[in-house]
Order: sequence, then C-alpha cells, then structure tokens
Amino acid sequence: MTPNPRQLDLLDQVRARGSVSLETLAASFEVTLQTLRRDVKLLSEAGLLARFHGGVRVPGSTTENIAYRQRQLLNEAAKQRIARAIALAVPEGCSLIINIGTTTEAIARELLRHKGLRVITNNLNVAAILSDNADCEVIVAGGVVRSRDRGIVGEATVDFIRQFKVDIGLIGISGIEDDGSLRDFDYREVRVAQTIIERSREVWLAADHSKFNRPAMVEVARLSQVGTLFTDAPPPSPFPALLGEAGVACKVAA
Amino acid sequence: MTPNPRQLDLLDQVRARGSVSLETLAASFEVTLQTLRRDVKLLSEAGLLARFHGGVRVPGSTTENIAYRQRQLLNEAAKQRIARAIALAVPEGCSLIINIGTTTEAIARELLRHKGLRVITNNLNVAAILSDNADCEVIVAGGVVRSRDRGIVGEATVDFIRQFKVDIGLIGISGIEDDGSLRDFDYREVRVAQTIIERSREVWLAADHSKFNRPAMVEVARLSQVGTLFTDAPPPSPFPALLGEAGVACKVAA
DNA sequence: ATTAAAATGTTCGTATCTGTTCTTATTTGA
DNA sequence: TCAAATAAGAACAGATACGAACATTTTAAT
Repeated sequence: MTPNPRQLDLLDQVRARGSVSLETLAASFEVTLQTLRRDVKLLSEAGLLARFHGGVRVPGSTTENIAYRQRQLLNEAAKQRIARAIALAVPEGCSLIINIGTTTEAIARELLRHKGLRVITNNLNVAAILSDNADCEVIVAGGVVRSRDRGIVGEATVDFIRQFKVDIGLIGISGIEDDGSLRDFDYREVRVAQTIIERSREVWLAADHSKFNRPAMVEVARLSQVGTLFTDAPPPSPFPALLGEAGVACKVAA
Repeated sequence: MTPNPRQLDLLDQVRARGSVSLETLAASFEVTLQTLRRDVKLLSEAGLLARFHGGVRVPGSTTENIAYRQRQLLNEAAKQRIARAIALAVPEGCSLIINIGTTTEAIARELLRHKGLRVITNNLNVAAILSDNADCEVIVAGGVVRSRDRGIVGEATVDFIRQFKVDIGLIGISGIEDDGSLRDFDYREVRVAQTIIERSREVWLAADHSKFNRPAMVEVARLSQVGTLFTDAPPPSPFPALLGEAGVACKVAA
C-alpha cells in the first residue's frame, strides 16, 4: 500500500490530536465522508489507525487488548465445554505444557482445582491464572512478551522449553486445513508450539468448530503428530477420515 | 467491537481513582446512565473493569492473594511517590531489570508512558503491566512462579537473567539494617536479586521509610553495591552516615 | 485526442448508537 | 423479615454513521 499525501496528512492529524471525528477530517480535507472512509479503511486495515463509530484514533495496546478480550468471548461456551472435557481427562499429579490461545486460558481456569500438577507455559495469563492454585507448580518460560495476548515467544522461549519433557502437551491453534496441517499466524509462536510437541510424550489439541478449514499462514504440525483432538462439534468432512488415517482420537464435548 | 474515546477515558478514570460510581461517570461524560451502563457492560465483559452495585473498579481476581493485595495498599502513597521519582530519573530508551515487590509494581505503572524501554523482570505483574506499553520490549525471566506474589524464582531464573547486562537494575527489598546490609525473606528471591545487581551497570534501590531497621533473614547485598537509594522520607540515624560512607546517592521523593 | 484506470461524489438500504420508558433486581434501614 | 429506595436491564424509537453500488470526474499513458 502506498498512501497518498492526504492519507499521510490524515495520520499526522490523528497523531497530533489523539482522536478525531470523520466529520472533522472530511471538512479539513474538503472531501466527502465517503472518500474519507475509504482512506480510513485502508489505514486502519494497515494497522496505522484504530477506528470507532464516528471517528478514528491512534492505535494503542489498549485497543489491541480489547480486541483480544473480545476474541476471548467468541465461542466462549464452546471453549469452556472443550476446556472442561480436557480438565476431566487430565490426571492429577501429571506434568503439562500449555501454549498461547484463548482456549488454553479457559483450560487453565478449569484446572484450578486439580492437585499436584506441574505446568509449564509461555502464556502470562495462564501463569497468572494457575498461580492461584496453591497446589500447582507453575513454571513460566522466559522470553519476549507479546503485548497483544501476553504470549511469550522467541528463541529464548524455545530454548527454555527444550529443558523439559512432560506427560501432556496442550496446544491450541488458529486453523486446521483439509490437507491435515495445523496452522497458525505468528511464526515465532509456531516455533514454540513445535518445541512443545517435541517435548511432550502425548499431544492434545484443543480446537473449537470454527477452526476447521480456517486458513492460516504458517504450518505448525501435521495431524499425525497429535494424540487426541478435543472439540465441541463433530468435525465436518473430510476431517473424520483424516483423523482416522492419522490415528488421532477425537473427543467431542457435549 | 472497537472502543470509542469515551470508553478509553472511562478506563483511565477508573484506573486513576480505583473505583467510581456510575452516576459520577455519567455526569462526567454527559451521557445517560443507560449509555454508560452499556459501556461498562462491554468493558467488564472484556475483563478490563470489575463492576459492583452502583459503580465500577479496577479488575482484580477475587481469588488473588489478599494478604499481598493488602500489603500493596500499605504505604501506597509513599510507594507511588518513590515510583514517580524513579520514573522521572529513568531515561527514555534504556534497559532495565526490575525485580519482585509492591514498590516495583508501582514503578512499572509509572513507566507506562516511557518510550523505547527494554525491561527484563522476574515479576509476572510487572510484565503484565508493562505489556500494555506498546513501545516497551518486555522480557520475562523463566522459572517457577511463586503464588504468593507472582514472582518468578529459582535456579532457572538466575540462569536466564545472567544472559543479560543492562543499564539500570531496579530492586526493592524487605529491610535495610544498620550494619549496611540489605535483606529479604526468601533465599531464592535473594539469589535472583544478587544476579540482578551483578548484571546491572548501575543499581537503584527503592525502599520506603518502613524498610529502615526492619529485620529480615537473608542478606541480599551491601549498601556499597547500590548506586542510588530512592525513598520517601529522610532516613533515620545512623543511615545518613552509612549511605555517605558507602557512596550511595539518596533521593527523597517529596 | 483517446482510452483505460483510478479516484471521488451521490444515493440509499442497513447497522449502530443514544435516550426514554418501563419492569425487574438488589440494597438498605426499620 | 418486609418495604422503600435505588440500581440494573430490556425494549423501543429516533438520529446518526456505515458501506455498497453506481455515476462522475480526474489522471496517466499511448
């Protein structure tokens, strides 16, 4: 994208004033609202502006944070059902690695009453939630904190996790494609997820129904590396066949 | 959903004042209560606010360690003054290590508007607070999470921190004794604090007046290892002399 | 000069936001 | 415990903002 002078001016104005109404901007550039909306659409899709009903604002982590919290609410009931099913299947006293994701945070909440767990995570929220469980040893991986979702990623994180070997690796992902690949958006998080898979005797995948056929850029792993898939609705075709071939057990939470 | 400026303002007001009634907020924004309730509903569902009958307050997990929260309120004004003084002294764009403690959390809050910081911490709360600053690289040390205060301690933490060397090490402690020793209660945290001192070009100590002559078990360091002491009231005798001997600058926050 | 492509303006159906009114919960004091 | 007072929430209506489709103008290249 190459912004034109007006769009650059627009960014300046917004940055100078924090937030501006579209009306004001349209008047200041002497264009119609519709034209201005097109500019705003481009700039906000590029992440240079955050928009709200009636105007725009400089993007900030508060807004990103809210976006994440909203995502957390998406399919909340489904996530909680999956989380509960997983918590039921996790035996007391075992060791786990839990990665980034809104579903895995729900799992952490369901694990608050388990006894004698040892949990390793690269998710600050999971660590904070589980630190309330006095009978759970929480180990947080070191590394750079991503402000969007408070995930910890990077080379240092991978090295840290490599020190361990646990009973169960719990991973959440962005999408499962019909070629049997598990995918995510951020390659740094993918590196972490791969390490988790490598260091777990058993891999459990948490994915609600919206994840099937959802495209995402980077390949995390193949379905065949997964032991059990926890989901909230029977997977659509051709996934049942794929799961069968790959030897993945599938548990659908009622 | 994308939050509008009023909703962000609302968050600021609540964060600044701890808790506010809906009436007050509605009056301050000149909207009806109903509109305000809609904002509050969204923000609290996103976990950014906690509401009670008649108003809202900053969120905090109810299962959270209450003793620790109470300690956090202890000498709160003093801590905030110290925190502000330290934040003023921290130059933009520098690298820091921040350790465990309620004072250091206050410092983190005061650093939210700094630009270009690189912060390493073994405190989950500090990491969570600073991850809201989009212009700050937060690195969290790996290790075992202590549920009492969400501090990260242990051998792995020490090893992790040893990788770095930063401009300023910010440490808070439990007590300063009149033999010139800095002391704390948990030897594991002491090991971390010692490593921080070792890996910092300059050491700043944050300690409110209650810390002078307060006994604690484990020796962290000697006063002579400290560059600057930030406190809220002139230290009692014999500390002025001790500080002078040890070559420690002392800044009293008004 | 001609033409294609891009940018802008116009119109209109849809979605979102806000205030009003009324009913249902919750708190508080007797 | 009950009743009055206050807060919360649901439902509706009016105002405003949004986005899509199409028409028009401007720009750029041949």
